Amino acid sequence: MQDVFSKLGPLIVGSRLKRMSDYIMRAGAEFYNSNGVDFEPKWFPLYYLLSHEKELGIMDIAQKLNISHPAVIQLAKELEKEGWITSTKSKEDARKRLLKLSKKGISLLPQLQLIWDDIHEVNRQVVESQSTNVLKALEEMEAFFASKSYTERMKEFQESKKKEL
Amino acid sequence: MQDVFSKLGPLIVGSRLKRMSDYIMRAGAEFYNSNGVDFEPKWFPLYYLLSHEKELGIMDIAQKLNISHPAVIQLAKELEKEGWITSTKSKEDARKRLLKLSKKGISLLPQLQLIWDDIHEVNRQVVESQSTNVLKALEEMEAFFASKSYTERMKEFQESKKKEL
DNA sequence: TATATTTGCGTAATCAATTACGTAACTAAT
DNA sequence: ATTAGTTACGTAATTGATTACGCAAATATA
Repeated sequence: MQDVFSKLGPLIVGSRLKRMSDYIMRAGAEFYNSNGVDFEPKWFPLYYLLSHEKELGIMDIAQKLNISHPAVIQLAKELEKEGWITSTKSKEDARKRLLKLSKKGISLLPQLQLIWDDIHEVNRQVVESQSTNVLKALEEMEAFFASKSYTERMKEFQESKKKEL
Repeated sequence: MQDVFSKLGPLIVGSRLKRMSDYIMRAGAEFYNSNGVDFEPKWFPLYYLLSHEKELGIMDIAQKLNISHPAVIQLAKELEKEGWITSTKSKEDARKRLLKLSKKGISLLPQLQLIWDDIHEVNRQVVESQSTNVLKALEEMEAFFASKSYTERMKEFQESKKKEL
């Protein structure tokens, strides 16, 4: 079964991880809800970041979370609509729009903290139960292709086959 | 860093794996192309399956590939448009539409085989270089939540905290 | 100082997959 | 033989992310 990836390619991996991610998101949403909090799991990374960093521009956030800047804009739009964050134009740099938690957003923190503890515990259980860790695998893959691209590696292998003839 | 998953949640993992998957897809597309073959990486699982199984219904395929049936329909539409597969109504069951490789599709096989060898080799290199394997990690996670759901685990932890008071 | 380049942001279009829903055909039960 | 339930498929809408593009502001260069 080790071979499934190399046989079936990344399509399967991609769609399966998406489903796993959706599953956890749904469960998370349900959990926030049953605890009476209006919060969505996908908001967590941005919210959590802002709870630590007072205020940040869109691009800074995108970089820190390693997602595209339109993704940040989208999440910010939702969080702002719910009133958890606010945005202000930067005084130093008129191009920048700074995001930070609103008062309402800050007042939510303690409740979220309790919920995060539970989520964190379950996530800890997963990681502990795993002999392999998804994120570590990903990081290794990224490093692997950073050092030499997929395309290069394929070409090299093709060349080496030609030489053997 | 082991903690990134449990801290940041699956959002990050999901989007990063998607990007990795996209990266490999793009490289694959390029490679098919530079070898003069009109074939897309995302077609591989369906095409490969059909190359082994003569003919299959939509739902059978969805199940075997572990993707949704609309996804199969979409891929089939594309492959049919390119002429690599054909579809026929089943005689035994009028609800079923059976997919199979066309003659043109079969004649493509040898060329693809060569390309797959190269791709396979690079994939093998990745897997070998990894101390952890993405797919294995995924399978473990699926098993973990199959035995007891995320929601259940969270509730249990909550309960156990209450008792401690 | 004027011009060229880079940076930050926003919108639009696209992508690959999903869920939801409807219809037709088959199967089982009375 | 009807009726109820299930299965197979197709279409539409949604999701969550991306890339592409354009504008405005800041920075660097001549």
